Amino acid sequence: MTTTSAKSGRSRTRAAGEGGSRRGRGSPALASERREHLVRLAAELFAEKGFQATTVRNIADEAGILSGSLYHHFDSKESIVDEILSGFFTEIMESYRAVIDEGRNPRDTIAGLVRVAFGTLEPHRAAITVMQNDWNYLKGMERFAYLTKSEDEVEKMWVSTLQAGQAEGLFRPDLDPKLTYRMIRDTVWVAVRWFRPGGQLDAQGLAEHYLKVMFDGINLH
Amino acid sequence: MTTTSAKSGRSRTRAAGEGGSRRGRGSPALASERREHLVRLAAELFAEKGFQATTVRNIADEAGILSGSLYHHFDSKESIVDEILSGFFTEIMESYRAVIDEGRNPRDTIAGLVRVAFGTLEPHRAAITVMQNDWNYLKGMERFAYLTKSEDEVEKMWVSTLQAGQAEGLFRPDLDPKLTYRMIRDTVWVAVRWFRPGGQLDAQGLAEHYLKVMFDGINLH
DNA sequence: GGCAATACCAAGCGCTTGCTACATTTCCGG
DNA sequence: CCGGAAATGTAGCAAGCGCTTGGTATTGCC
Repeated sequence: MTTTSAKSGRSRTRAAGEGGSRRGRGSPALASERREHLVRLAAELFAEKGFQATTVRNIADEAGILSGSLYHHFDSKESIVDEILSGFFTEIMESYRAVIDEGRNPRDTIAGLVRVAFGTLEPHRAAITVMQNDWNYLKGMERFAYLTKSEDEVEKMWVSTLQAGQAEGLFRPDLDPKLTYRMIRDTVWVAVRWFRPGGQLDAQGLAEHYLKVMFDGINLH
Repeated sequence: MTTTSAKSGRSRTRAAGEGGSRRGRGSPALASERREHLVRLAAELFAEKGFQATTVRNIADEAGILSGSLYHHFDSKESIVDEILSGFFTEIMESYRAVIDEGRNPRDTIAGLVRVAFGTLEPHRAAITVMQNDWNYLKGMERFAYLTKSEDEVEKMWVSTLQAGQAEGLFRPDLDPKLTYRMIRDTVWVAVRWFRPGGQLDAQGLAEHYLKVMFDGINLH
């Protein structure tokens, strides 16, 4: 019964070339390539149906293997989503720091951060979706403590930049920096829900649209 | 085993007065009161852990009954979340229409819609959280087709108002109305993640802060 | 006091879940 | 062409899932 469904879903991805045939131990770099492929498959499913609603059998089916075989590559289902999220966080933290380290004026820095964030929308669509939808569930586990930790660090970057901008007379003084940061952050990430790479507007176009509204509002001055 | 855990979690809420003792058929208004109480309990759990991660045993535990007893009040777990969401949507659609029907200028109408949305944040916190986190999962079921339907209607209200504002020269003409609507909508709803009723800023204060940024931007003019 | 309705318990069914233990196949370096 | 690591298959376990069935208190009404 289970075997039937597994076999029917088989070789969906295997068929698509990719140098697909099995190999032994040789070429250790390529061995982890298979692993990364599985992570990407899982990420898509997690994003589509949610982490908890996605079963290891779903993932295995998509990869054209049986669920048990997944555990040759991963310790657990959690370790898969861990790899997805930690990868994303590592990259975006680095990009954020690079923008900060340019040491430009607060307005340009904020614009840079916004562009970076929108820039991750396409390459990390699945990871961001998982982060958005399953944050509450994941943040409760010690394993994912780094989520809250990283978020705190990011918040400090934004808030201090916003405050510097207020001090320099660039931004309105009657805004709560923390509140403003949250508004910006949420607006950027939440776009992942309706953003589709092939649409009329690409991620950078979206960023520019948002920067206009954020800096000057929707009013005609 | 299951019995043990169920009993240990018992009477958590029952103890808190509420005229708790069982009653026969009399007072039909109060009978549905019990039901509504269960719905609220479930809503809190759904919001906290997600719809799928919340088990019927969780809900029953919180109510101080056994999981099977829930099915005296509800057809299924789905029908519970249905009641939560349909209630919320009915109310907000009504409020939205009331604002539109006031027939004020686009700027005031947009402001009114924003205030309505923020106003639901407190009374419908759980429902909005569920809508945000489990939208993808729920929208796929025919039972919840009204979610997408209502969203379409809401989008039309906002977009047409934004377009009218552009036509009257109130809003900047170089904005995509649909995109702008989505930004506003998401920014409002996503606030439910960090908004806590007891905080320094209440929902209306939040609305005013957001209106400032949205209309005039964060730049100092 | 009996009746019907309500609200619940007790028990468990059929199925799915994440994961495991062991066997088998594939493939490359020597 | 063979030894061995890597990758997958086979089979299934224990736990948990949503939900059902049948029985039992408790209550208001006639």
